[in-house]
Amino acid sequence: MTDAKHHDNQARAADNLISVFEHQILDGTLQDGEPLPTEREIVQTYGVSRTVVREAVLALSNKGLVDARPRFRPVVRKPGYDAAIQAVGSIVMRLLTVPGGVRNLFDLRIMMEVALAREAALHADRDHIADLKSALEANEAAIQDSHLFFETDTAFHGVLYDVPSNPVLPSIHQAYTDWLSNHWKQMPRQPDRNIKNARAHRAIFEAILLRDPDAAEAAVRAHLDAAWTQVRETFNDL
Amino acid sequence: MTDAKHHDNQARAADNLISVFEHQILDGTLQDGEPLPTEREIVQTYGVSRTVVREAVLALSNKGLVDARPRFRPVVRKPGYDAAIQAVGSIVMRLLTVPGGVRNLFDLRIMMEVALAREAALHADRDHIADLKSALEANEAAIQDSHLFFETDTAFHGVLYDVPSNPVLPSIHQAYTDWLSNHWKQMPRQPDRNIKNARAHRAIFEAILLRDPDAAEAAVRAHLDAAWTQVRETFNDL
DNA sequence: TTTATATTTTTGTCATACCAAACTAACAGA
DNA sequence: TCTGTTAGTTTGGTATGACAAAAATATAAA
Repeated sequence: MTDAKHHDNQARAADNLISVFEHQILDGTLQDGEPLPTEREIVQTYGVSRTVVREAVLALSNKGLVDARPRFRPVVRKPGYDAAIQAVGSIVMRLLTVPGGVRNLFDLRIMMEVALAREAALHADRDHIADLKSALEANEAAIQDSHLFFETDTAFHGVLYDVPSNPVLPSIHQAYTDWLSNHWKQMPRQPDRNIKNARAHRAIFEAILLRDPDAAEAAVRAHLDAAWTQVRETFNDL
Repeated sequence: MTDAKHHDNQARAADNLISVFEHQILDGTLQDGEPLPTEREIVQTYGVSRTVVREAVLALSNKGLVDARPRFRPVVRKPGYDAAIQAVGSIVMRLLTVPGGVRNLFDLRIMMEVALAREAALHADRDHIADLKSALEANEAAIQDSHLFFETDTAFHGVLYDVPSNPVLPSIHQAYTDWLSNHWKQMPRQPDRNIKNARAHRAIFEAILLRDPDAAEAAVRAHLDAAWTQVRETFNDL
């Protein structure tokens, strides 16, 4: 899915260097956490100019394969779900700026959490249900404290992302939570909403307890539809 | 969710230039399809070196904000779902290389298509059902032609991604289709599987016709579980 | 008007240089 | 011996200038 497929690009010197390091990282020649050679070393090893080296390193950084802080040696970062989702983050952020972007992405979240709730209702084991229960109780105990409520709220939802034991899902939830906490300070603070949300969480939990996927779906939909009005108020200008 | 949050980076000159163009693209100062100024123009306008300009342009390209073919002027590409998903593509590709990555992502696809099938069973309108019907018939008519079958197969699934009229979904399907077609030549070619798959498609279609989400879900799961064996045979080394 | 050719821009790459930040090693004191 | 300081070295970020090759443009020819 690289650009090279869509345009009839001819390979640049930088592209070769990029793929060299890409392979070295993937096949373990360059271990995770290890720094890349210095730019001048690479220049000598591969017989290219520093310009090309710099371009390649930057590309690797943008691809999320290395962690490049200014003035520091780039550090190899093995592809992992967290790293990948994080690299995706800035792109998704931009989607929020297109007309209706927030709504579309929120709908995607609804679709996902509905599926997760159904899944949980059908297949959650004792441990998951115990986690869900404690997360719910922590959330209910935090209704007075807006900040704590926010944290326990996302934690409750996070349990749902853990049920299918697919490591991609927690990463997605983490990314969403990160984004939400960035904008949380702008969101209206209303304790009565906390009460409503906590009730919604309990409804979801009980539907899962009863192993009733349809009820779980309905509860999640009701909960997130209500949450949407909060989100819309915050992003009404989009 | 930029790296700047995780490390105590201090801004580089290039970063400033990047954000300048980022803003200009987002607020429409630089229109979609319009080429960026020439490098030397940017040098004069912003008083930076060409090194910095190149670095910034490359970063914008990696972010998917401009379409940069070698030796051509970079062209502004408004953030759209297609561009975003495409930019995400290389990252997702890497996830396929981690142990179990293929399985985890395929599970994600199952979760998504199950949700889409349920959605279609509940809310597909006449047009969608007509599209689905013609896609199904085209698929059934192509059982003998492996290549055509592949195309009509993905087209049938694509209709499901169109039902919720959320523009993110078709982009996701497009990205998946692109990836799949890249590896399609390696996949075993078995006409009897075409028959099975066509039957599975019909089962999905009929469940949607009957507005039976549970049956639709079951049909999709059966279909994709079978498809998984095909995928696994192709990527057994992962 | 269209086509072919010549001219000018522009990009990709290289080489070199400088500064400031990061790194390293020598050193002094506890 | 260990620790903290300091001076010297290395390295990344940026600037500048140069050149070949490809692209864009202008010009000439049909």
